[in-house]
Amino acid sequence: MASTEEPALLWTRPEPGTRRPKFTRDGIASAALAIADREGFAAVSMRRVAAELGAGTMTLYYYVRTKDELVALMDDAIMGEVLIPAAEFPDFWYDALTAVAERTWEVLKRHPWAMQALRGVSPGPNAMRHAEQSLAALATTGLDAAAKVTLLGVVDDYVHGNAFRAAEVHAAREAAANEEAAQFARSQFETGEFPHSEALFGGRDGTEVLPEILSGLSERDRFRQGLAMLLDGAAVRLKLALPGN
Amino acid sequence: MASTEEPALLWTRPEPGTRRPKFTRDGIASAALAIADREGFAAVSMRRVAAELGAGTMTLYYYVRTKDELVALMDDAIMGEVLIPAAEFPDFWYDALTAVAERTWEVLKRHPWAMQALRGVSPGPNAMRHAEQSLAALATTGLDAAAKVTLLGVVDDYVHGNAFRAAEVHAAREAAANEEAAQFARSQFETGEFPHSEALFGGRDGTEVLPEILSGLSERDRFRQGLAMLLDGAAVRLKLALPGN
DNA sequence: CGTCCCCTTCGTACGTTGTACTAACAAAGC
DNA sequence: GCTTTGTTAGTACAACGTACGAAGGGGACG
Repeated sequence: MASTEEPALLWTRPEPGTRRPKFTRDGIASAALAIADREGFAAVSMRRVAAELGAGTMTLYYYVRTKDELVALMDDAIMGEVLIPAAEFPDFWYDALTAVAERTWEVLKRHPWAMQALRGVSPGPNAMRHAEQSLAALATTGLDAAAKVTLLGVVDDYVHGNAFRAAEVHAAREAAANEEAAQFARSQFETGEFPHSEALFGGRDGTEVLPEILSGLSERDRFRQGLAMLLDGAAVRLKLALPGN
Repeated sequence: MASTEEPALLWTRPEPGTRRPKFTRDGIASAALAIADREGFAAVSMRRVAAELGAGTMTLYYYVRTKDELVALMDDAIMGEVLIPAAEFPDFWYDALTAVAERTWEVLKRHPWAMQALRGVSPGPNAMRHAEQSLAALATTGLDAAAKVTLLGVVDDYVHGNAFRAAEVHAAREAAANEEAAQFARSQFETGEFPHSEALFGGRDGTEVLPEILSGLSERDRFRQGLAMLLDGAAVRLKLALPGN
């Protein structure tokens, strides 16, 4: 009946090619990636990507069903960057988990737009490999399945949240009409509703005060600190060994 | 020179109204909110919101400069939901921070689209009140400014990350052609590249296996567990008292 | 009450987006 | 050579955000 229908899922649908096509999914993905890195995710349109490749717009639809699939391709390319070479993979769970988390963080940092692109795409091969590496990190802990999934989820939450908020702050900082934002903040402070904020900022703009307060602690250091807190707490609750002993 | 120019920032620009207009920013925001809750954030277009209000599309532009400002209005309405009534605000830092985090989590759960809408909007009055409450939670800890900001940042990262990933999973689950996704996963497992994943899932689809593995632990419970891990670890590193003693 | 001003409303139109449909091209098999 | 069909791409349409400017109508004043 419906047995001759093509699969709806990108990953199960083979890349076309009995007669060598001019392009490949990889090529299309990296063209899109280049545009996103250079001009932001919003600049990635089917027309723009096609133009980058010197192709007609509709040509892309031969390799990909919808734009969402193009985005899925981009995401999986990014997940590829996250993978850790087997040789560098640490043995001890704490180090392995930290390595995976830091690598993920670095990639999300390098492609800030990935956070919005990652929304709701079905996991591709590289995403699966990443999940596999995460599980591998916990292989020797003796945790049961539920604990493993929970722990990995918590760490992933933190990593993604950090990258997400950092991208947000970054976007806000460059979009902000800072003078007016500062003025607004001051006017709000005058209502007396914000004693703690006022004490912290002293009536000056957050985007200039925050870096001062956190001086000496890079974004990366703060990420690491939070991750360490999280893993410490997790180790206690799950009765896992910490590197210290 | 430029002294008569209107402020560019939404919050410093008073809502129009020498002669009572037909609508208000609040009314517009809640119409938009209703649409987003009912039909998803993508359904919120200027035309759609105007239609919901029985107004012409361009009428909205009298109350708001761009669609981004409409979104900012929606976000601030949501931040309003996050605020904790003064009477319910706990004294002890651990309880206060937990209360703020859980309330934030609940709201983000109630409006999953908020995670994508929150992208890069400048903080409004309610966002400032939320920040004030967060700082108030740490008022009695004796931490210095840098430690406070770091701790709040880490907690916010985790809360947002959890909500973000939950929304992502939720979106993926209902968008997924599950049968095909499962088949793809199986075919990947057959490469032998995924021993740990295979052991965990046993060749079945993740969306059906994961709930089983985590049975007995609701999403909320897992969120709480992760938050507790984080706060435990933070307390140790920052030498803060924990509720247990 | 009439009149005029300007606050408020909104119709039209433009450029951009994703993509359905369909025609044109070109390489492989006979 | 022709035919088949895999591959490329032009045209067209609906939906989007929003600039522009004309229309409507409520308030103050005569």
